[in-house]
Amino acid sequence: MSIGESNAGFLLFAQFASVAQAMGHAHRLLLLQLLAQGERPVESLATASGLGLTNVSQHLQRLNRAGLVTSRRRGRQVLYRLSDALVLTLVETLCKVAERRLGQVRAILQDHFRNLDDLKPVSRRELIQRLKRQDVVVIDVRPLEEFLAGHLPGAMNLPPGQLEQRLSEIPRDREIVAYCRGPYCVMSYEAVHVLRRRGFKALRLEDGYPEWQAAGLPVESSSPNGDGTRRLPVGRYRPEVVAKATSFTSRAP
Amino acid sequence: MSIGESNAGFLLFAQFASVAQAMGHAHRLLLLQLLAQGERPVESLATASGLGLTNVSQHLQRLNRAGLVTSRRRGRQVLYRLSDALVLTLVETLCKVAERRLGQVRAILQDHFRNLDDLKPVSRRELIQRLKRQDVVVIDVRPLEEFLAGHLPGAMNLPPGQLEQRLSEIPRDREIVAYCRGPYCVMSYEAVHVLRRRGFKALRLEDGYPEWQAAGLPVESSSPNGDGTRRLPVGRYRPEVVAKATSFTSRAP
DNA sequence: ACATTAATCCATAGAATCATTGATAAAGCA
DNA sequence: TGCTTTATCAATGATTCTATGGATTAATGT
Repeated sequence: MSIGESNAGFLLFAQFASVAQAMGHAHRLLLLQLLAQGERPVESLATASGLGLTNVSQHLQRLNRAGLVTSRRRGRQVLYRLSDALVLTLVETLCKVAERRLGQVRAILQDHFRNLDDLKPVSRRELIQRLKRQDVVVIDVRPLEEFLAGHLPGAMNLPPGQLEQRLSEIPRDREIVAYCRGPYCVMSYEAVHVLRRRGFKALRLEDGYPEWQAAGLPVESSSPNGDGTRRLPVGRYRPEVVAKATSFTSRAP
Repeated sequence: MSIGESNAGFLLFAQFASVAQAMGHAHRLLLLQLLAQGERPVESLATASGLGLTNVSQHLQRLNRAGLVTSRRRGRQVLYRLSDALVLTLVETLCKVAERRLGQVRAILQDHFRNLDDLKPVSRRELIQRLKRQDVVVIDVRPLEEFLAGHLPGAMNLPPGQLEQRLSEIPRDREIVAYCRGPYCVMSYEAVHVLRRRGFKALRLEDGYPEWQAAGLPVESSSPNGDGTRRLPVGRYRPEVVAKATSFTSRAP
């Protein structure tokens, strides 16, 4: 009732707003997307995003102040990562709202994504079934560094630049399932498009690695954890829980 | 693969960022909170928020461009409302992240909320059970206008300013459950605090009206829909679905 | 101690955002 | 047609945000 504390609400909202503001920049969303693939040092993020080192550092600090990421030192580099699995959910919801309500977004998705692959993607649940039957080959089309930080069990890494040269390594008698950074990443769309033209039976996985991991499904890490790489805290693997995440991602320049 | 379309991702992220930016201002979050209570004309929002009319109009248009709200004309006034139930989820998640990751937020909640009522709130599911047994009295402590736009079935409206004068209307032999705009709104905390000091058995409902409605639970509207008031599109009432929404809100100045 | 690498700090110019004021448009009423 | 109510449009300074380049700090190795 007292007037004196009636601005507590305003202070709260100002804090909430600061979190939203931190997400309110294309470059910072791009960084969040990259961090959703795994923990990374600043310079790596700079090259992957095509932005200047100083610039990236500033953006990361802004994300840090907003509580969206955390950092730790390893030797002389500083490793950043998402602070919480809920951050992924937040960005997913943001993208979903934009996709539902902004015609511009739907137009871009139509032009640059659907045209490359208008088939229904494979669900996580279905992929798990097929993996048990050894029915499919899973390819991870993200850059090597992200693959090493963590990937689907048994997946082979075929980054965009190498796909065309390494077609011979891909078996022709089995179906291919490709995945990348998430539903707003073009890399898996492009890979599927290329593979289909070459006569492969290729499909996309719904969403990407971050959503798979966030659903608590099993992942493999090439760096045998000697470097102490940290993952997001998520629940353990329960096959019946093919959670209902939806997330985001797009190709780095 | 082509370089030409590699900026599709940037365009997408720029769109996503514009939605986040729209949420990146305390006043706009306040407006979203007010709109979560129901459809309202601009001037009403201006007085309820304590902001200037022109200012509010500008903010609403920004929210509109970002796809978070929609507007329609009724006579000479323009009614705004949330564009989608998912917008509520988005803001809820935003607040949740802030609450988890920002110490400042936890401190404010501790100082201004928990101190007024440290008891566990009543869950929606439990309230439904008790309503069937006519076991409790539900009071809605929001301003009259918001109450009229929609409220819990059988709730009585007791806005903050009138609570102290109308204590005699409240039965002393039954437990009181108070609710307001949401989990970040102090009004129900304050009401419960006042009532307890007067010897009532009072409890808070978890969250507030928007979350109740978003969960698909039954609501009552005092304006018998003659004005064509529109609500968010939500599922129909299923008692077993006491959904897991979590939302936001705080007291207007 | 010195040099090297990795990241942050600092200063600055250019751009965007915010609140306010006054003017304009749209709908209803006399 | 005037007149009122309601909201948007347009223009203005004050503030904040963004990207860049140079200086500084921290950790490592010689």
